[in-house]
Amino acid sequence: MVLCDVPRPRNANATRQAILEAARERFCAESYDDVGMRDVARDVGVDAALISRYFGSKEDLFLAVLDSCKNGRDLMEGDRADFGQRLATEVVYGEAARCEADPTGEKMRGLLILLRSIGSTKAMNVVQRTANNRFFDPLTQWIGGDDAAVRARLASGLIMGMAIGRELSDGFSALTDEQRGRLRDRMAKALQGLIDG
Amino acid sequence: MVLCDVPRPRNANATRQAILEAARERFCAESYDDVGMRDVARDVGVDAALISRYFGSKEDLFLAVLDSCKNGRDLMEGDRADFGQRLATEVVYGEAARCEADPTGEKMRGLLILLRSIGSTKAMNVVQRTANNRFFDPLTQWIGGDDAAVRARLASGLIMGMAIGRELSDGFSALTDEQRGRLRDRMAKALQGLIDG
DNA sequence: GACGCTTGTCAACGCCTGATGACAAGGCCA
DNA sequence: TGGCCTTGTCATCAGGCGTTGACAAGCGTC
Repeated sequence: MVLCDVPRPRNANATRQAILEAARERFCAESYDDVGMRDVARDVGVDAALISRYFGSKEDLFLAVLDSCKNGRDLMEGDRADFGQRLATEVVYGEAARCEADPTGEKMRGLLILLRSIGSTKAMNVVQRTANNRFFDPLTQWIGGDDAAVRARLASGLIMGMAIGRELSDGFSALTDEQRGRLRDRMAKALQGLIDG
Repeated sequence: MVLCDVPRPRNANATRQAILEAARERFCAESYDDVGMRDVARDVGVDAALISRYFGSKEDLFLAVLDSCKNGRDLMEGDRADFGQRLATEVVYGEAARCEADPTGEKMRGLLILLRSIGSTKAMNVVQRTANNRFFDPLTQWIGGDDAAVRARLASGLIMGMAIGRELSDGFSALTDEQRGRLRDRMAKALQGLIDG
């Protein structure tokens, strides 16, 4: 997002990292198809051809971004007893809640990228191959107890679905503040119930 | 999907309808961006230029498809006491369950299209403008009772999220039959709880 | 049977995308 | 200072996209 007018110092590692971060932001905010190599390059202040050289193809770049996210693991950091409340707040209030629970919004990035990739067949092929290892399995393990796999699916399903609901309806703008509050509370309770068994 | 070798009889209304149906199938199965006008045209056995003439732009075609679906209304047909079970079966078992609850899979089409459209910015613009009227409001009204709007969001969120979970993990293939059964039951119970208040 | 409107086809346009290979410029070492 | 590897740029390619306007074929009507 930030263009530097001073020439970038020649440092392959640093620019590679900068490309990776810019791509991660893009893939969080837009769908796989909507993200162009030229867009990412412009964000970094670099030529698009460099990305191809460093990462190979666009799919490879996408995979590298997925690897650079902690994905599911982000969600499990923090107090277990707060899980429902934390996630529900993040999902229902989104950007607005960043300042308290998740200042950088980093925790949700892996999830957001998964969401955005639903659209594109190419991205889905990449994601499907690794969704279990990357996301469901660690969550299942973290949840533990009876039927952990099933509860993990339900919890992540609820999270993803509500995130989509927010997207579809422009941040639940049709709801009043009070309704949004109750939405958060109900969702938190449901999530916490799934975590606790 | 079906190509006719006999020449299509000259009938504007019929071909228009055929285009609409082919497009609906495509938009259900693939993302907005992945669906090409030439693909739809090929399905119908017609030239792509004809679609432009009949529907204007691709966005207009997409909107026409959305209008041709009953969207949220599909979900509410049938016994209210079975809602949870019906939807959970459809979402968890997908195609496999078509024969009993929803032979043609028609009920889920509107929802599927919403899911697929998440990816594309253009499709989202179309969807966002009408998601409330088209989907959340009727569901809210049908649910009724205290906090209907909030419960409607939670229910649709759970449905959409689990549908995505199925996509991401290739039909819950990592779960055993038994686990899938429990997943269905838990989801059904949660949904029914939201419907009943 | 020729006209004219409707229905459908065809070739092409302009645009954008990801990717490639030749080239320029920085920075290290002898 | 001159050579040389690394880092980055530039022009360009092939391919796909949605869309357009000119043309062909069907079909009812005078």
